[in-house]
Amino acid sequence: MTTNATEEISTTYSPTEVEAKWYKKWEEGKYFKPKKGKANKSYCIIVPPPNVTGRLHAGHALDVTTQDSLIRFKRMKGYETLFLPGLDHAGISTQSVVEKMVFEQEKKTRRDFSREEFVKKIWAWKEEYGNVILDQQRAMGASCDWDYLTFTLDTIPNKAVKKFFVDMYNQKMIYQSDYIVNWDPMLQSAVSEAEVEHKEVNGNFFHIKYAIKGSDETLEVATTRPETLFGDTAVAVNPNDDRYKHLIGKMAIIPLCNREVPIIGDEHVDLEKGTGCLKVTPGHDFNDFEIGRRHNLPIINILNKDGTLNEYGMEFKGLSTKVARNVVSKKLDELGLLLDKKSHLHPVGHGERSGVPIEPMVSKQWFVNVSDMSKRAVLAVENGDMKFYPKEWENTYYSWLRNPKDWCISRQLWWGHQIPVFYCDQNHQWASEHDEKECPTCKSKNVHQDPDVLDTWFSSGLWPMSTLGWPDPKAMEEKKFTTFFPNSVLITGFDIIFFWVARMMMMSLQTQNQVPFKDTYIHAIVRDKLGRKMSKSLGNGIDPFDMIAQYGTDAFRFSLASGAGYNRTINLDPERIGGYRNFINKVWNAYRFISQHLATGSSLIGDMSNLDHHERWILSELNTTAKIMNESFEVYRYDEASAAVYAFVYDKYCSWFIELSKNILNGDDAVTKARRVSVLKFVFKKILALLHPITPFITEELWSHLKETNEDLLIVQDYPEYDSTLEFKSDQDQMNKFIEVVTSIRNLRASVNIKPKDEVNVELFTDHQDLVAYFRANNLNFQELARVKSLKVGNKELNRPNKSIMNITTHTEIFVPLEGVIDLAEQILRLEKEIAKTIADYNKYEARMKNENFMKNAPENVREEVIQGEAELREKINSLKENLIQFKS
RNA sequence: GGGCGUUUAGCUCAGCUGGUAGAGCGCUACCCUUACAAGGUAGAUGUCGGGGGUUCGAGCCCCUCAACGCCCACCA
Repeated sequence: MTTNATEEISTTYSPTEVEAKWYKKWEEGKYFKPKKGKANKSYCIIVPPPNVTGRLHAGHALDVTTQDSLIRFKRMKGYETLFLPGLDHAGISTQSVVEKMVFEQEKKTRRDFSREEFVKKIWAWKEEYGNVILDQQRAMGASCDWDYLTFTLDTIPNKAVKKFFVDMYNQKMIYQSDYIVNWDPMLQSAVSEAEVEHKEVNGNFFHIKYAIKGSDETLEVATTRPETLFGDTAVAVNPNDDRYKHLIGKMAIIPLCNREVPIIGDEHVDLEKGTGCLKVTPGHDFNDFEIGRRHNLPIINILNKDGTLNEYGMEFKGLSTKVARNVVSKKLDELGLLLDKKSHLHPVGHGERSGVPIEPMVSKQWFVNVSDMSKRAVLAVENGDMKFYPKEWENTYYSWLRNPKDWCISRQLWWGHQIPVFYCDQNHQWASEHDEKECPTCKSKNVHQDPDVLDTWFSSGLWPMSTLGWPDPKAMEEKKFTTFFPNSVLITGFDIIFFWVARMMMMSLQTQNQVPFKDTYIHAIVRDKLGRKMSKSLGNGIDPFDMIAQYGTDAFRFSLASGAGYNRTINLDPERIGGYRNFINKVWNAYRFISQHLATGSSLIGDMSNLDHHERWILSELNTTAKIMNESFEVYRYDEASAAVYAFVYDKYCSWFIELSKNILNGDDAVTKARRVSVLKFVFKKILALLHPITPFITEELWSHLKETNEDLLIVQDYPEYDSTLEFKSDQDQMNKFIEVVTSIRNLRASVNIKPKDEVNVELFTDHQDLVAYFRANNLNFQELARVKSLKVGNKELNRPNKSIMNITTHTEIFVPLEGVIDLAEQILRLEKEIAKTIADYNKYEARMKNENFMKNAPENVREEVIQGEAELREKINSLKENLIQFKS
C-alpha cells in the first residue's frame, strides 16, 4: 500500500464496488443503446432467451461472455451495435414449477382452478420471480439494451406466432392428425420426449398363441404387454423369415376379442428377438405406430385418459394397465393360449415429474409440414448464407433437416400461446389472428378456441424476427428491423441445434426469405474439472455467483473466454479462475506503477523517429497483439485472443518494458523520462482497450484514471487495429537476443548461488556488430536487470577471462568471471550437459542437411531455416567445446 | 445399431494448409529487489493412446486396434 497522501491505492484489486459502479454508469449513460459509428455497419446478437424459471448457470455465463465480448468488440470498432435480451416462457417447466408451488401451498391441483385463474397465477409468479436471471446477466456485464427486453408471450411475439400459424394453416402446411404421444396418465397431458425418463423395470415376456384363419398353423407372438392386444390391428413378421413368410397376407385371430387382423411383412421385425413374430398395436406403441403408418393400419385407442382400459378392454374395462396385464395373462393361461412366460428386464418410460409409467397413446395433434422449409434451410447452409463455427456442426444440422419428421406443435398445457384455431358448434374449423366470436361459415355464435397451446419452440423459432418487431410494421420501424435483421451471429450450445437453430432457419426463410443470422457459433458445454456434467445430484455445479464473489466478474469472464474456441467441452476448474484473478491484479498493479509517473508525460507519442529501440519494440509487440486479437474475435477464437493479450501484458509489458523503464524513470533525463512515460501510458491505454471486451470492469475503471478530460468512456473508444507502420522487425529481433542474454546471465548467477543482491562482472563476446552496439547501449539495463557491476562487450577475437562461468547462445558468448572459488567439477558437468543437448539438436539438423531428398524436396524457406540452424548450432558447439577445454586446463 | 468427437507435461487445454511440441495452473530452489508475495528469478517435466502405412519429413494425412465422452434411433 502506498502512503501517498493524494492517491492511496490498494495493492490488490477489489472488484465488487467497481463492477456495480460501472454497470450503472454505462446503463444510465445509455452506452448500451445502438448508435451509428465510424464503421457504418450494424451488428446484432440476440441473447438465447433463458427460461423464466432459470437461474444463471455456468453455461449462461459462457453465453454472456462470448456474446458480450463480441458486442463490445464491435461497438468499439464503430458498428451500430444491438445486444438484445429476452426471456422464454418455457411452457412445461414453468407451469410445473407453479403447479408444484400451488400444491404445496394450497394442496390444490391446476384442475381445481379455471384455466384463466391458473394462468393468472403463473403470470403472477413470473412477475415476482421470473426476472432473477436478468440481474444475473447484468452482474456478468452484459451490455444489453434493456429497452428491447422481450418475453416470448409478449404481444408482438404473440402476433408473430399467430401470423405464422394462420398463414401456414391457410396454405395447408399446418394440419391436424392422429399422432402417438407420451401420455402421462397422472398429469393427463402429453409430455415431451425430454420429460420421459427411461428406467429399467422387471417385467415378463409373454408368449401368446394366435390362431390363423383357414389354417391349422398358429403363430407364437412375444410381448411384454399382453393387455394391449385389444388394440392390435396386425401381426407382423419379417418378410425374409423363412419360418413365417408364407403366412403373409393371411389373417390372424386375436385371442379374447377374436378380431381378425392381417399378417404383414415388415423389415422392422427382428428375426432374433422374441419369437420373430410381433403383435402390432399402433395406438399404444411408437414402433407399431410407424408400422401402422407404413401399412395403413387402423388405430384403436384402448385407454382412457387416466390410463385405464376403455370399452375395447371388454370385461377388463376400468382396470389399470398394470392390473390388466396380470389378469389378462392369467385368462390366456386358463385358455391354454399362454405358451411361455419369462422374466425380462426392460426399460420403461416414466414421467419425469409424476413418476408414473408413461402410456404411449394416440391423440389428435397439430403438425407443421416441414419438408419444404427444411430443404431451404439445408440449402442456405450449403450456399454459405449461414456459416457454422466450428464447421463440423453442419453435420448435426444436416442430419436432422435432411430427413425431417413433421413437427408436432400442440401441447396439452395452459401456459403458452394458445393455438389460434376456432371451432363452432356446427363443427366448422378455421384459423384466425383475432379473437373470433362468430363462425365465418355458418354464423354460429357458439364458438370456442382450440384449448391446446403451441410448443415453446414455435415462438422461439420466430424469435430473431419477433424481437425486432415483426410482423407489426410500427414496431419493426421502432426497433429498426431492417438495420438488425438478419442478426450477425447466433451463439448457443450444440444441444439445441435441432430444437432451435434449425427451426429459426426454417421459419425465417419461410417468412422473410432470408436467413435469420449470418453465423452460428456453437460454444462448448461447461463441465466440472473432471469433465463431468454439472448436476444437482452430483453437487458439482459451479455457481457463477460464487465465482464472481470469489474472483470478480472480469477474472471469471477471462477464464471462460480463454476456454472458448472450437472445442466442445470446457472443464472449468476454479483454480484456473484464481490464476486469471492474479492476472487481473497484475494489470491493476501495472497501473499503480505508471500512476506514480503520470505527471511527467502525456498519452500521446510525439515524434516517432525519437523513440528508442525498446519503445519501438513494445509498439511492435502491441501491434502484433492487436492483429491477433482482431483476427481471433472475427472467427470466435476467444481462447487465442485471450492468450495473446495475456502474454503481451504479462511477459512483454510488465516483465520487460516496465522493468526496462525503471532506470529511466529514476534517472535525471527529463526529456527521455517524459517520452518513456508517454509510451508507457499510450501502450497501457491500448492494453485497456484490447482487454475491454473480455474484462470490461477493471479496464473501464483504470481508463477513468488515465483518460484525458475530453475522452469518453472506454466502452466507446476505438479498438486497436493492426498498423503496418508500427512494425519494427529489427528492434524485435535485437530485443529477443537481449532478453536471451539477460536470462543467460541470471541463469549463470543461479547456477553458482550468487545472492540476488550481489553484483557480478559480465563479459559478452559476439561477432554481430549491431549486437555489440546494442548491448553497450543497454549497459544500464544489464545493471538493473541482471545486477551487473561492469559490462564488457567485444568481438570473439578477444581473449576470454580465465576463471569464469559461461553460457553460449547461437549469437553471443556470456562470461561471468568469478573471484572466489568455483566448483570446477560442477561447472564442467553443466557445460558437458549443455554440449550433449546441443549436439542432439544439431544432429537433427545435420541429418536433414545430409538427406538429399530433403534438400531436393523441402520448400526453400524450410531449407534455409535448416541451413541457418545447422550453422548456428555448429558455431555454438565449437564455442562450448573450446571453452570446456580451457575450463579443464 | 447409426453418427460425431476426444486421447499431447502432474492437472486443464492450445498446436493454423504436414517442417521436428507450447500455455496456464501445479511442482522444485532461491528471494519480502522502492507496481504487484494474487509477486520476482531460475529450473524440472512429454516414446503427442497402441500398432501399421504414405512422405525427404507425421501430434497433424490414411488404415487398424483400444479406452472414454456425446447425440440420434432402438430395446416386441
